[in-house]
Amino acid sequence: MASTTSARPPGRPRTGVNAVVFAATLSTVRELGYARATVERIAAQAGVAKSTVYRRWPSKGELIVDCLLDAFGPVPLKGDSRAELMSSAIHWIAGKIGEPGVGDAFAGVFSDAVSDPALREILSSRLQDPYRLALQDALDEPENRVLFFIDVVVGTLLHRMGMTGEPMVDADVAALVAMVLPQLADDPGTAG
Amino acid sequence: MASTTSARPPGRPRTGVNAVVFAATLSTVRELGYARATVERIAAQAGVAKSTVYRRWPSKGELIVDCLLDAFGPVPLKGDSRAELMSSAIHWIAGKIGEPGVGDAFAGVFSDAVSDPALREILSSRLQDPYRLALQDALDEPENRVLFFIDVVVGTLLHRMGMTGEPMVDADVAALVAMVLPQLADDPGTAG
DNA sequence: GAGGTAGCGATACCCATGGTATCGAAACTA
DNA sequence: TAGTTTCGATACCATGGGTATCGCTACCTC
Repeated sequence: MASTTSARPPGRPRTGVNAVVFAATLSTVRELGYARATVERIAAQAGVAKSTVYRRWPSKGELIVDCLLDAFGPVPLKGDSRAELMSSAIHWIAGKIGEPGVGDAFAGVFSDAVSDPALREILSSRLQDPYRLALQDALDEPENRVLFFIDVVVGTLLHRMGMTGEPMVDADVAALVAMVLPQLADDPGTAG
Repeated sequence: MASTTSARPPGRPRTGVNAVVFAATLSTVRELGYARATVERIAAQAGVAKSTVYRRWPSKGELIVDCLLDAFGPVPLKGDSRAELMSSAIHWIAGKIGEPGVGDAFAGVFSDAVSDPALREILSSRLQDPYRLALQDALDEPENRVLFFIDVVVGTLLHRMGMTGEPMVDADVAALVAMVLPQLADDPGTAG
């Protein structure tokens, strides 16, 4: 039994262009901004037909979400204490949002989601929830608390990006960390 | 000489429909969301022609910015200490963003501004700067520090609004205040 | 009251963009 | 070879921001 050969569906198999499309998405967003990064331009940049993009992603929003998931990858949860975990997570997401195209794309979908409940649901369940669950587990904090932290950290980073067009500088990221860390309940042994 | 009667420009004077348009803008955004609140619909809701709207505001973005300025009004800077000032300011903006239509409209323009540098400039100079200057003065904090606070507070509130479609609840606003306040340098006499 | 100016409503229009539909060709399985 | 599905190309539709035009109206000045 060669692995799951027989599981392959009939018909012409898809070519492996997802990675190319993701790269084209980020580079197009970086060059032209979110709104001018049309699906047609992204497809052209990827050397692919517009219809191919729409066959794989039902909307521009879902394309961007998948692209962001690919760009982010899993949270690197390193550190011995909860403070170190939180600190490394904040630096990680700040770095990701600072990568060329990523911040613009993130702010862009987020914006679209404001007036598109379906997209909001996708953004929340596909992008936010996995990280939320990982953080809940790693930090041992309740859901509403982790949601609050995500609002603060991601909201702050996106607001800076949206207002200035530039990612937040290291000094301000450090200030963000310094502000958030004390909000974690003291580690066992530190409190009375 | 009755005041500046002669300063009135020639031609038919504008009718006082600004307030009506602002109200129509918020109610339309509240009912349909930002994207579906088209200029044509807003004009119709206000009982005004689309051309009248575009004669007064050069773009949808500027209409929304003016509408928000009208809805926000000046920051009520009350409180004897800087902590009280900051706390009241946070509660104030949280309340405003929670008003029907206001949060959606805010998140909406903000989104548009991401890929529209001209709108970003308007948003920054017309909406953010006045409040930033007032806060710098009232809190006696440097510009970059106040900008950081604005990123944190407004970013957090908008992120919650954008992700859930609902304004932040009081308990979380209180948590936001509790997180930000310690970031103000201690008042004179409190520190060593 | 006549003439100039500018706001107003209505309407037609242009353009960009998200998204759909169609078609012939290609790639793969059975 | 028959069947299935992808691919590229293209035409197409609907929506919405923004512009332009036109006849009308309100106001000021002479």
